[in-house]
Amino acid sequence: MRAGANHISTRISDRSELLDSACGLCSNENCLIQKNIHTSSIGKLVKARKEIKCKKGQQFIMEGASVTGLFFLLSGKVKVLRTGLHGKEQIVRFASPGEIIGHRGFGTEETYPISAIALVDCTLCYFSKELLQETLRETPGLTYDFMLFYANELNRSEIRVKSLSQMTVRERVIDTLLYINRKFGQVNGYSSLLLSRREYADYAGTTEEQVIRMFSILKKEGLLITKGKRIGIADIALLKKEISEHNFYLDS
Amino acid sequence: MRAGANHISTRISDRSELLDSACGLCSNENCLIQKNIHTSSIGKLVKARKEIKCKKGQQFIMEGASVTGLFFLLSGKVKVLRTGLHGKEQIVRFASPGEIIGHRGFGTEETYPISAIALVDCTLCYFSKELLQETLRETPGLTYDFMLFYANELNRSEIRVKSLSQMTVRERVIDTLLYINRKFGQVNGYSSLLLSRREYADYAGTTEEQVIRMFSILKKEGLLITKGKRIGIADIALLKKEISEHNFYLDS
DNA sequence: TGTGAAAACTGCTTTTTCGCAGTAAATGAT
DNA sequence: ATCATTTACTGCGAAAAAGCAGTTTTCACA
Repeated sequence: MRAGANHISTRISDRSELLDSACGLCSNENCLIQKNIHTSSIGKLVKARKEIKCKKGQQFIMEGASVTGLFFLLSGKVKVLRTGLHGKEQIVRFASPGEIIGHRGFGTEETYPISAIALVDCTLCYFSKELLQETLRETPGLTYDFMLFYANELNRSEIRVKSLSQMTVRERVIDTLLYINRKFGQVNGYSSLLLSRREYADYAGTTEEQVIRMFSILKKEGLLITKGKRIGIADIALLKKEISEHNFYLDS
Repeated sequence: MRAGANHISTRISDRSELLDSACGLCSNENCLIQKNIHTSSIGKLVKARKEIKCKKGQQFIMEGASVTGLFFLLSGKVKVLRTGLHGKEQIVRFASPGEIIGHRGFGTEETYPISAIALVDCTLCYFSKELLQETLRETPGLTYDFMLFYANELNRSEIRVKSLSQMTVRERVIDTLLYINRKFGQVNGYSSLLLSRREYADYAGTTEEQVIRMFSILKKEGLLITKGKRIGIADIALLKKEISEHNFYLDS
């Protein structure tokens, strides 16, 4: 009797501990871990969670390094990139708070196919690969959520295949501008994320000069505002219209 | 006693039935269903499996149609394509026996983002979406395998992003030739899969003329052999060498 | 607030890719 | 085997994209 009661109370206390833990209190609403926090098997994972601070410019995932774990971005902004052909750098995507980073390293691969660099000071949530895999095997709901997540990422990636292979430079640059805007928004009429023209090019799949030329054309057309490095979209609706026929926005 | 024995014998008979069923006897070694066939919760799914015959040229998945289920290709060859920009057709990939088709329709999407067309007479294995989802929720091992599958597909897709956005037309055409060769092989020195120049172009992300021009150049260089529609790679090693710096072949 | 390095910009040339138009060849059905 | 239709091929001009070189502007840091 005593032991039983004790046992039950321990479990209740465990659960409330979990809910009070960093993950339970976390404001990241998209977090797959938090979504499944009521599953008992997830406790070990949550307790082993590590929080990592990252300074602006710091690289926390290195392409080619062996996969150690998975990150969630709690605060800050991150660029995910890979070494392209002929040594060119390719920006795979940008990440804003709530997003998973490093999941490309899971699957069968043993090394990360990408690098991740903090664009501003960041806070990251880290889970080790071993523990996560162990938890996944014991937590079907979590695994299912991860499966859906990957399926969506796949669709996203294939939309990008289409964009990069069939859009003109003008369209790709506009697409990039809208993407950055969707993801990070504007403050006082300018993008809240300061990127170099080179970075725009590395995402759009073109050259720095081409981006500069296009910005300058869009400026003349009254669609864009520039002030030094700062970029502001003057007429979002009009920009969207130009490529709306192509894109059903799957990525936010 | 009697009931118990009966029960047990029924279960054993169920299991052996399963192993003797189409899935148990299936020669598709990569099949995620078969891999998990020893899990009891998978029986319902296996029993509801349907085999579908498809004539050459027949379309069995239509882009935009609501997702009804998942296919496995048992025999034959399939092209998976989507409507690209400006009405252009884009071939996402080709499928050979053993491969999953239609998985892009899972995830959050409710409609297939792609079409699938049989390039030769095909035999398909079909599982309904509802039943598969139900089974996934009850079968962690299967879900985990699907998750890994999606993760690998994601990596594959992103390698393609890189190829299409950074390779020259020549490189993309060579890449396509090698891809088709890896996937379908050659018979008597010619590719076992007969594709039009247009189809090569739709996969390589360029135009028909460009493909023709490139074939003609490669022919002059002694790398390729053509005889009407038929294409044969004369020197695989040399072709590979030209793009080996770029590609770690993730897709077979 | 000045200053040097980095980034942004522009005009020009070259290269690459595309698209059209017309011809030749191959394929499939009768 | 023949014919009609589709597909493959080629040359040429146009357009798009890239690369180069030199100038101006911006920004971070002293």
